[in-house]
Amino acid sequence: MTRAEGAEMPHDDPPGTPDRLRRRASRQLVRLAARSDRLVNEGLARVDARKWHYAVLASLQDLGPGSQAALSERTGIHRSDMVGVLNELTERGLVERTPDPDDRRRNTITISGRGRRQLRRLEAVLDDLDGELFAPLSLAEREEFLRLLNRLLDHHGRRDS
Amino acid sequence: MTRAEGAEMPHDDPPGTPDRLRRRASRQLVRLAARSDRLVNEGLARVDARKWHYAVLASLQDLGPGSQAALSERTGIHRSDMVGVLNELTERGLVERTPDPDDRRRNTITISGRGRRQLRRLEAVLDDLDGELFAPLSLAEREEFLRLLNRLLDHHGRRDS
DNA sequence: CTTATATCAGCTTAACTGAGATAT
DNA sequence: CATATCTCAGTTTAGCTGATATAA
Repeated sequence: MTRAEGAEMPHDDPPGTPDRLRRRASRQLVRLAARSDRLVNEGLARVDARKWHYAVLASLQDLGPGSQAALSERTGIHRSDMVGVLNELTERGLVERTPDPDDRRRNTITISGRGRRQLRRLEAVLDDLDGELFAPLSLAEREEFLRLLNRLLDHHGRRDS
Repeated sequence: MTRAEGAEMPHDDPPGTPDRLRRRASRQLVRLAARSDRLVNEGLARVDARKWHYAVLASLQDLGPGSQAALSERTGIHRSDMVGVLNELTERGLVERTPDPDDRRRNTITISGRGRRQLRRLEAVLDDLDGELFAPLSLAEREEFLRLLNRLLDHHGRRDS
């Protein structure tokens, strides 16, 4: 009676999906993340930005200027991808890349006035997008969800395992 | 004093990261999902399997045989990727692909005895991996987290928006 | 000589689009 | 002729590895 008899069932995802799949947190996590990612990427594309732009600008605004390696650490963007991100940001006049006189291997990255303005804009866009993504949850539930996410990230976070 | 003075600060992620980034649920969601994905992919690779194998085998076991299009619906695997997944599964003798006599466009996919055995094995592996991923959470918290995930997926799930 | 930084070229993988052959 | 199924070829993107030039 509870068993599937071999019938077909018209389901597209939630209701008819094998319950095991719905109960695999790792699976559902990845699926939701894919949705989230698409939503955010599309939303940011509409204001000519990308996820990484936000991370870099926020890091510069809140923690001050830094080398590319430092920014890489702060934001989690891979060092070899940082180049491209900063190219995009400098093209748009949102940051400045100047050679560090104290250590001539380094560039010092500084946020510009336009960068600050763009950051505020991105903040607003992301607030909207997060609002859309988490629409079905109460404020308390959103906080709880975020709390759990950060507990998990902190546990696994620090460099590898 | 609270302001960053332009100093460097040795942080690698959590403690020194801009708080805005830590409070972006969409961002943290995607970050955790990346960890999860890597963990699961590596774990499954050790038993010569992939995420999709599990989804297809579970779907066949719980809902019975079906066409490739039906499996695509059930599991969320894109129709054009299903071919490759089923190739891998048939190579390993875990499923059988036989032409459907009632509709000769279709193949009927059936799980084999080996497939059932492999599914049990994958279930165990995934239990371990989920255990590792959610180690810092209590059982109640894991349930809560899963509940929230599924609420969100159900809201966004049904075909697009 | 070893290490750190910025840069570049290329790999892998998930998730998709588009097009075709065949059958309904 | 229109539609559904399976298959294949190719795109995009994130997140890497590895290598090089330069400087410390």
